[in-house]
Amino acid sequence: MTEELIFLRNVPMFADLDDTELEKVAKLGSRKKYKKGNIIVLEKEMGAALFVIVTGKVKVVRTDEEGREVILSIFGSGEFFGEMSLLDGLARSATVVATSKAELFMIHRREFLDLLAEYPAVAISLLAELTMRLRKADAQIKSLSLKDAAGRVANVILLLADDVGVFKKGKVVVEDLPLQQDMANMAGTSRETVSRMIHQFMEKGHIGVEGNTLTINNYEEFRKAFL
Amino acid sequence: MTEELIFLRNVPMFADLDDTELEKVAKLGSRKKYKKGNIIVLEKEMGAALFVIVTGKVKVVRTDEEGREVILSIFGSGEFFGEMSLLDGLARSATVVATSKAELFMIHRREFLDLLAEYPAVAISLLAELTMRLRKADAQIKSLSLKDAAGRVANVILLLADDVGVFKKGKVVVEDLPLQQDMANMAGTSRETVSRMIHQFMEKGHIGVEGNTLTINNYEEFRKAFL
DNA sequence: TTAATGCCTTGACTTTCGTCACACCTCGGC
DNA sequence: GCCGAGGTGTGACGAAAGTCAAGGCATTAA
Repeated sequence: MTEELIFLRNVPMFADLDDTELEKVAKLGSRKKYKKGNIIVLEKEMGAALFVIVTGKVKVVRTDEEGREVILSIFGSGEFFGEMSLLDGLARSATVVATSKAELFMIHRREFLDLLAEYPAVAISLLAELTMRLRKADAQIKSLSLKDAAGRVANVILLLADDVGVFKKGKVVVEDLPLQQDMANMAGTSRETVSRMIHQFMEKGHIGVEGNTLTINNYEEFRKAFL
Repeated sequence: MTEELIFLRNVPMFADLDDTELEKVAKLGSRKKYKKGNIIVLEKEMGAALFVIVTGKVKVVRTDEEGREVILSIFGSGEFFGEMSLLDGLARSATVVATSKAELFMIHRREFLDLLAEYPAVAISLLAELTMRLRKADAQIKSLSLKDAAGRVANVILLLADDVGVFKKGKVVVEDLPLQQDMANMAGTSRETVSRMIHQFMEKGHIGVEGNTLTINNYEEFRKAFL
């Protein structure tokens, strides 16, 4: 149980709770493990739980009739998902898939809503997080509407940099680069175009790629060139 | 003051407050008038207020360096905007312009945050509203990523129908159709393409247009054909 | 009334990018 | 070590849609 406490303490959403309160939260939820590729949440189903990622990564996707998919977000440890259905009672609007082995902490609907009512600080964190997601979504809409393929791929690379990149005097190193197909689904373009754009960026000296590690040589310059 | 009460009572965000509480809210805010085309909020500025629309319409836009714009949302009476900057303290992420004469009720940052802390019901409404906006944004991202021009324009028409359309046995009438340029900025396409698509939909018998009133002949069929 | 402005329509041309096809490379399992 | 699967690189081609250009219609301004 003390292990759960340490985990919960580092989840931004619960940052304002003290240990006694966190103990209560720990008791409300339970853990579940998923293998790479497992579906955690299925679109159109009714939502019954909020998920907080303990370890691993997940992608949130929407799929059309022909099976093409868009990746709406990628979440890693400490982040949560599944709150929307709980908040408005509507069906899940997207599917969530584990992109690596993952362990999740889940809280059921009823308990989560009680939590919100009991601890306004949690509601406020939640508001802040939703706001941030909305900002990201708006930026994404802008990119998809106004940028060409190069700009959209650059945008994805910069998002990855902001999210998981290691900054080091102007350079940014992104390890564990997603598959090109996934980057394409984030950028709203095709796999081939992602490949071509990445090579184009390399030729121009903006980035370097070794294995699945990508380095942006000059973050500011790259950003300015494409955003 | 009683007039303000009647207005506030019909704002969904304050639906759970009783009259005494609404009186307090009324005292916290003030009204301001804007002419068509006036800028209400400017991107990059710091946000100092939340706006609730009393009468009129506004569009929320983001613009790129070359002056091309994306319309992120269109809001009408009873709806609010400007909350994001207040919640996370970051600069405004979009510009808001009056698309008609408009009167707004505004509450300053401090007062609004106090309101949230004092009335959790308001925070909950706000969570529900942000959730809905996030769902819409996700749907928009899906449409921009996966649909061709026809599908994206159809999507905009359906959004307008859901928003301001009058349903009548299968048909939906949308009056006060936005300019084609604005529809293009919502659909992430060009003005000319919007024109062409609308004519294409008319030829196929999906819709009819007279002046700036558009009629969808069979809502379900139209939706099925393009979404 | 005429001029001017703003919005929509339509055609022609051009560019971008998605699709298809296929080669190549790496890695894990047998 | 070999095979197969999954992932990536690259050329050729065509379709979709952006851009440019010109004209029309309607409302407002002079």
